[in-house]
Amino acid sequence: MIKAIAVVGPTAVGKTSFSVSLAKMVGGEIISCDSMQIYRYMDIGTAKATYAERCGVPHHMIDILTPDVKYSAKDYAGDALMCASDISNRGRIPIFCGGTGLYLDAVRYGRLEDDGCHDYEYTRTLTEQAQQPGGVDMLYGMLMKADPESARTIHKNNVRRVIRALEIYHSTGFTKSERDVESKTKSLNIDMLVIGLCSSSRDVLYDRINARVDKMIENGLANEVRSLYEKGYLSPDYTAAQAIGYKEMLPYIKGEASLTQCIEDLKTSSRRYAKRQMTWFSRTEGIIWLETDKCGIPVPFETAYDAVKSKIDNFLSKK
RNA sequence: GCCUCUGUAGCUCAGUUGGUAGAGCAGAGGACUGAAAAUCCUCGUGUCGUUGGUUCGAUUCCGACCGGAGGCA
Repeated sequence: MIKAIAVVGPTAVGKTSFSVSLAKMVGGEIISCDSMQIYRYMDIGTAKATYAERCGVPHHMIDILTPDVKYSAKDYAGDALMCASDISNRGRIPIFCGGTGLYLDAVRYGRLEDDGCHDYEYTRTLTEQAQQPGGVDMLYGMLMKADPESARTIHKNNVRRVIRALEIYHSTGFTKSERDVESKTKSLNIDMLVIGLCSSSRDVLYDRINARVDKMIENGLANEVRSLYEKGYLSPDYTAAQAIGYKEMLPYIKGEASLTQCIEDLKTSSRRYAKRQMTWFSRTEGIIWLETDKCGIPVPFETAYDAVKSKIDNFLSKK
C-alpha cells in the first residue's frame, strides 16, 4: 500500500507554494493532479509552477503530452499511480497537488484494468442522434430501460453522461450503477491523506483569482494562446482547447472580441470554476480543510503547517 | 432652441389594449466514477427615471421636470 498526501482546493488558493514547502518538510515529490498541466506549451494559462517556484522539488505528471492528444481520468490514474509507486519505492512521499477532483478520485477509487468499456463508433452514433429533434428524450428513454438506477441520478439534458452510461452498458453488459458499486467496495492501492486548502472568504479568493488573471496577461498569455492557435493545438475537438484561459482568449486572438472583454470572461470562468471545485472537494472523503490566507495575505507556511502537522505525522508513522 | 426616440433586475432588453412584471447574461446553491478547466440541474420583488394629473386603481394614459441617443437649426 502506497502512502500519499494530496493537496487540493480551488484555483488560485495557493496549492503550488504550499505543496512545495510541504514536500521539503516531509521529503516528498509532487505529482500534479491537473487535467491541463499535463499538456506542454500551456504554461502561463494553466499556472504551472515555474522552475524557480519548484525550489528543486521534482514535479511529475506535468508536460507529458502535446495538446493534440486525448487523455482521460483512467489514463491519469494509471500513470499517476506508477509515479507514486516509484516515488514511494525510493523512500520519498508522493504529494498529489491539483484541482482536478475526478483525477484524484480515479487514483483512489478508479479501475485501472482496461475492460473494453469504450465503443467510439457507438458513442458517435448516439451523439449524432442527440442532435436530432427528440433525440435527447430518446436517449434518456434508452437509459431508463437499460439502467434505471443511473437514469435516476443523471439528468436527461446531461447528454454526455447519458451517453457514457449507455456506452458502458452496451460494451460491457454491466450497468454503470453496478460498476460504480463494485469500484466503491474494492480494496484500494493507495492510502491518501487529503488536505483541502480554502480561503478565509469568497471575496478574498475572488480577488486572488482576478489578480492572477491580470498577472497572466502581463506575463504574455495572449502570445501563448496565439502560438498554440497557430500550431493548430486549439482545435475545438481537443481536450486542451477546453482549458480556461485559452478558450476565453481565443476570440481576441481571432480579432472577434476586445482584449478587455476576453479578460473579463476569463475572470468569470475562473471564478465559476473555483466554485465548482469547492463543491466537489466539499464531498471528498476524509478531507482536512486548511485556511491559507487571512485578509488577502497568504498565511506563512509554518503557521498553516502547524495546524495539520500532527495529522501528517500520525498518518506517515502509522503502519 | 425645436422635433423624434428612449429611461423596467448588477448588465442587455421583453412586456403589461390600466389590476404593482419576465427572459438572456452576471450572481448564488447543487450534481459528478474512463471528455472533468468539461457537462448538467435549481434559484428572479425590482421605489418599472422623478413629480403632478386623470382613474376605484398608473409601471402602462396625459403634463412638467431630470438623464441618454439621434435629427433639424
